[in-house]
Amino acid sequence: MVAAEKSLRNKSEGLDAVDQALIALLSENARLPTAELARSVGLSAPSIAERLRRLEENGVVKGYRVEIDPKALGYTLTAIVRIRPLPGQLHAVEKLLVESPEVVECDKVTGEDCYVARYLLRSIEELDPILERIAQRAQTSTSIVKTSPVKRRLPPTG
Amino acid sequence: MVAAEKSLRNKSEGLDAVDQALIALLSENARLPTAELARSVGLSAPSIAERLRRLEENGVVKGYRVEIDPKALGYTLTAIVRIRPLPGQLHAVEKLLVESPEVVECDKVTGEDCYVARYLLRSIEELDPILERIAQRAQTSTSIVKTSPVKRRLPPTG
DNA sequence: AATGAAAGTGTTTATCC
DNA sequence: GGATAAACACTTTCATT
Repeated sequence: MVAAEKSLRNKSEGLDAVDQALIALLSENARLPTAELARSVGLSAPSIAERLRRLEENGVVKGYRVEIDPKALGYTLTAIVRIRPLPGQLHAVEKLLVESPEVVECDKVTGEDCYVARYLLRSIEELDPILERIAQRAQTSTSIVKTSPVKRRLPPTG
Repeated sequence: MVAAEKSLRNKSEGLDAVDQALIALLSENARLPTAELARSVGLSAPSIAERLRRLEENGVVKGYRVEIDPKALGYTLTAIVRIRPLPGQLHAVEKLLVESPEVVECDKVTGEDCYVARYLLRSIEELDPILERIAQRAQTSTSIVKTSPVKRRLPPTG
């Protein structure tokens, strides 16, 4: 069975209660030992190791990431910039976004604004030079993040 | 020394090369054993354990998360919705967003659009009922994500 | 799919530099 | 901050159900 079919099977059947519990636990702390996960859900360590292996193989689990606090690195400001490239500038704009390390996320979307980019900045003074640079190739519309009522969270696993 | 001062000290001094390497490794695979991290950077396991403990205590490392592929759970579509609450509806709108499990991220921003929310959907048919619900309390502007030229990545740690 | 047991690793703590 | 060593804990493999 190829990966696509396995993934499809998961979509229709969904995850069982144990897999959902494992994902919930790993979403809190992805470094929890398999042995501790096993105790939490009442199964043996080898069976949990095998379940994790399958979740990874299926593509449900894409990996395990460290979460860094941007503030602790001096990035005190987040900006969401909508970007509408000028005629003929689409590829140059995308290249600029991809190559800017302060862009931590960028989606290409439908509608008049072609890109939505999330910037991390150390101060408000950094914003203007960044926008000036883009202005050569695109129109922009910038919003500063004041708070985040919903921080990155998982979609329902059920 | 309180946490805020420690964090401040980090901001000015930055992270040393070993801490940067550890973060880079854990960003690829947050479940790597301390012993393997130690071998990668050429230090002993206890010294790496101590460094991780300090990075966590400083607030640089906020935690370790499992990354789930929404597609594998049937969420085939991502929408970015900008939301401008009607007069007097701000709190009700925010409550609606926070309590909607399909909203996986939401920022409150400056400008005319008060909120920017990221929705995961199983199909395009799910979009209209969601927007109809919000329409009672806010004006919305919706973009469908076609591709993501920059997937979530860390800011520069240097 | 899951288990228990055993062998191989990894983690933690204490002590020293 | 970092190293080593010993005690303890975890992971992996395999035979079994």
